[in-house]
Amino acid sequence: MAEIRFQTAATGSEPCASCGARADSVCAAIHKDDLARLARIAVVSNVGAGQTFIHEGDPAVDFFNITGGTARLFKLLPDGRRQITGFAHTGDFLGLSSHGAYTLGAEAIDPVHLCRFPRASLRAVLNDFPSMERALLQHADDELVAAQNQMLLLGRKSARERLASFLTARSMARSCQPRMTRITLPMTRGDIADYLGLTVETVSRTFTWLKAEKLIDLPSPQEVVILRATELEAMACGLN
Amino acid sequence: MAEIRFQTAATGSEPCASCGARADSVCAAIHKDDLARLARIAVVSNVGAGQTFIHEGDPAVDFFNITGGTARLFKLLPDGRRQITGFAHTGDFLGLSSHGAYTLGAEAIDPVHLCRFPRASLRAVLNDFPSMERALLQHADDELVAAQNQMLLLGRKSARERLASFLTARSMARSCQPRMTRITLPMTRGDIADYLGLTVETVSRTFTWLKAEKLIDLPSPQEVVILRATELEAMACGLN
DNA sequence: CGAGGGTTTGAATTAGATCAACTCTCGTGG
DNA sequence: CCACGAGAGTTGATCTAATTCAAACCCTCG
Repeated sequence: MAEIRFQTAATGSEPCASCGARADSVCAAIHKDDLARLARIAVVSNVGAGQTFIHEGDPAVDFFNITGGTARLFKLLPDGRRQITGFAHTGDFLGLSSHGAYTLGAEAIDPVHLCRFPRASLRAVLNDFPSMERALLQHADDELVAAQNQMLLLGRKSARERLASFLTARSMARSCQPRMTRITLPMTRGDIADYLGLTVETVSRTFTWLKAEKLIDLPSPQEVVILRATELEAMACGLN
Repeated sequence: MAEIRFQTAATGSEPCASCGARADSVCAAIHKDDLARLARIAVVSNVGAGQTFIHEGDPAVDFFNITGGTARLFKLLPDGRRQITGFAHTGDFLGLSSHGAYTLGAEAIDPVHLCRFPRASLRAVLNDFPSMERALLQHADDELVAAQNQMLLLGRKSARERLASFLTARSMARSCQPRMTRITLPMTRGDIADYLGLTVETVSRTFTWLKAEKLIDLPSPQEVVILRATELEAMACGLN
């Protein structure tokens, strides 16, 4: 297991105030003037591509706020079968767990930047700033909605519908309106398969099928150009 | 569409204080002396078996707290395919939704008792009682963990493993330790199928298979006796 | 240039779906 | 009291979407 470099946020002058990810994250709920309070407990870390930084089942000591990069969140069965429950991006908050142990593993797909908050310390901050607790509830709620959509996908959609759903969701820009027509996939086919409840082969075949149908183009395996967004979206919810 | 009977909780003397479901629900976060405040905004309703009381996509006007009975929560695809995302029991809190519209439908399986809270009013209560907001966060968090387990089930488990998981989960008593050896299933095979991402036929076949293997007994279709909890649990997580 | 991921493609296999009876229970009404 | 019908459940035969097994095919990088 390799090293993870980190430093206390306090070493910077105004780490939270100058954090590029603040607007996207639950930290936005805290007023500028109070950010020092948050910065005091934050520990900035960098995680190299491929590194696991949360181990499912380990005692949950920290909360994490992703400030850059992409991580895969997953659960494993004893025999190694893997289900990716989601991909975490800038602004995502990890480490909510029911009873003291992490319920998910997390690995960096590309180099990930994150803030750690010791649970107890963050608890104290939340007591002082109910607005942040509210932001957390909102965040948990959004994740819950996403999870429910994913259950519908996993339980009831065909392979084509799953991939169409995935690409459509990816094409919706994270926080602004314009729908992306060209998207980049930082994760591998294997990750997509484990996210959509399929095999690598089926994902690959379905990609080539979508391409053959001229719904998408694939300049490279990681680059997808959506040629017919409307049809793709229709397919995502089972129409046709 | 049939009638749903309701009455303001305020008509009773101390509706929230005397509520049998309080200990199991987020309302437990509010101190006895402050319950009147909560009771003032609560509306008690009864929903007959089979009634839909939340329509997916409708504007989200109320929060709901289940005080008795069982409801199915589900999402639909345009062509009618259904995914049940969970079953709601006494103490469950419904109506969290991201952007003003219900993201799930809800139907009573047996007669359901519930409390409605207008969103705006509850928002005000939450401002006064941060402990309740915390309870809500905890509740959302628990649901999230359950949803992640269900994603693992739907994406990666076989039919046998799914049913074993379902029965094992059901055998864990809702709030106390003792594992039930005899469980009652208020929902139909169709509901179980739509919850586990299978068809009615497969669910039925798998039940008879589990019975043939002497892991369970089926005195009646709704009554399940777990004969070998350990093996069933092992099967639930893919061992053997 | 060769090795090792990641990806694609092909052929064979299978778990679960689909289609089709048939059974069981229970409630209604003659 | 029994015939009837409807909904739920079970069982069997067949079919198929996706998996599994097996080869290539790319790249990138040392």
